[in-house]
Amino acid sequence: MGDNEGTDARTEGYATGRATKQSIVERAAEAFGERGFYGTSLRSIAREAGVDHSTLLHHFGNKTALLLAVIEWHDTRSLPAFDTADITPEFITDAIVSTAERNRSVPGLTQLLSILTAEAASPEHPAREPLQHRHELLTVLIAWTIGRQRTALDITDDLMTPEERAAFIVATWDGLHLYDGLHPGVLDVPGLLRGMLTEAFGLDRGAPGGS
Amino acid sequence: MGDNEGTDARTEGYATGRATKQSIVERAAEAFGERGFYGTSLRSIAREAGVDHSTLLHHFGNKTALLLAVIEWHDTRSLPAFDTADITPEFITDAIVSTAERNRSVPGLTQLLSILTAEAASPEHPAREPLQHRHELLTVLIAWTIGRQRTALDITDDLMTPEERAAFIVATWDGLHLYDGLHPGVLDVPGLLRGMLTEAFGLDRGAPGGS
DNA sequence: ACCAAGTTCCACCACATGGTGGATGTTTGT
DNA sequence: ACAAACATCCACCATGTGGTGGAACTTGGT
Repeated sequence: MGDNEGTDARTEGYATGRATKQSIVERAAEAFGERGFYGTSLRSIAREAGVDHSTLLHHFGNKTALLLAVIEWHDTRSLPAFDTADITPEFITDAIVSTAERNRSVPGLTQLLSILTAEAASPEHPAREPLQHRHELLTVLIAWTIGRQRTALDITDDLMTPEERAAFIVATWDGLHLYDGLHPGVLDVPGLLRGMLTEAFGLDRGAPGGS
Repeated sequence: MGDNEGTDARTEGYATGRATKQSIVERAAEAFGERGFYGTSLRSIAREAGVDHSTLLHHFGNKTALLLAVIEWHDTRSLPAFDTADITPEFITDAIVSTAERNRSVPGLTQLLSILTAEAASPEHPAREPLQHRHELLTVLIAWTIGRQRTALDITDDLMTPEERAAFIVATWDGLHLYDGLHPGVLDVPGLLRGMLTEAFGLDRGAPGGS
């Protein structure tokens, strides 16, 4: 069974191996999301994935590599590839809001980033650099859009530069997720995000969106 | 040496014991703040406090009790006792801002709450209830103040009720701390907090403060 | 000086941890 | 059918874990 599996993608290993590898990543995301990186054991992840913990190590080498694989997987699925031409304020807003909406059905994954972000304040944390990078990417993207909208719509903001405002938005974004973990459903996270971005982008001013 | 130690406070145990107990709490706060509750071992805390780990257990009984002691200690030092009559918008603003300022010199402690808050999204986390309580206390306090200011200054806000706005502020507060851990010094956390509270309380409208 | 209360450390326990090495079975192209 | 690449598990290791029990020492009041 299965006669076209070896050629439909540039692959590594066999199909069975890739499947368990994927399964491990998903269970690891849940587990890290519940008890953090340090608090999660490889054995517990392996158990939930239905394999021996040495099988897990066979695929990922060590615990840190597994963490990095989880983060990468999370990002590729929550921040789909985009063209630089696509970057309109509406696009970014929708992307962030719909991510937040989808996250409601997979709380563990969201929590993963919260815990990791908090843990990664320690300089030695293996995920520190990737997470900083992730934040910077988002910040630059948002800041650039804010700057463009400000010149296009003649918006002035004496309090914060676009970069500061973008960083503030990212911080608030994480804060909302954090809060939602402790008090599920109290805040309308997607709605608040939309409101904040709409205001920052000046989208409530009868504005042009794209070029 | 030391002849008036037994009577200056309602005490438990001897002075030496209380001293080491205090030392343990402080080291534990740092350690939990760096690697979370699950990621920190009692032995590592004890080592940093210069005692055997069984001494630590003698004082606190178990790991969870130590965590709770740390949180309690943190709160009593960051939220000093206040009289309900003291609750003016300016007082709350100053209290929060000065806490944020002081936190800059003790990053580990701030990080402690970030990690714990993130970890406590899991229902079984021992610190979940205390942290929820902590949040609720702050939210109620802020919401009540917002509500009072709204009626006093005739402020209208169709987007959020005082409770929602207060929750949003608390979430942002935590988010700023989280962000500051990953990107130290990028954001002016105390300044942003002051700005946010000033706006929420309508303090920039030439307003009355107390009664 | 006395002694109960309290403090501290040492030795130990059962168990979990991340990681290694090798043996056995499975996939895959040929 | 075959063999190389791969996948999986089992047994094992050194080390770390939270927690217990008890012996030796301090402290503080009388």
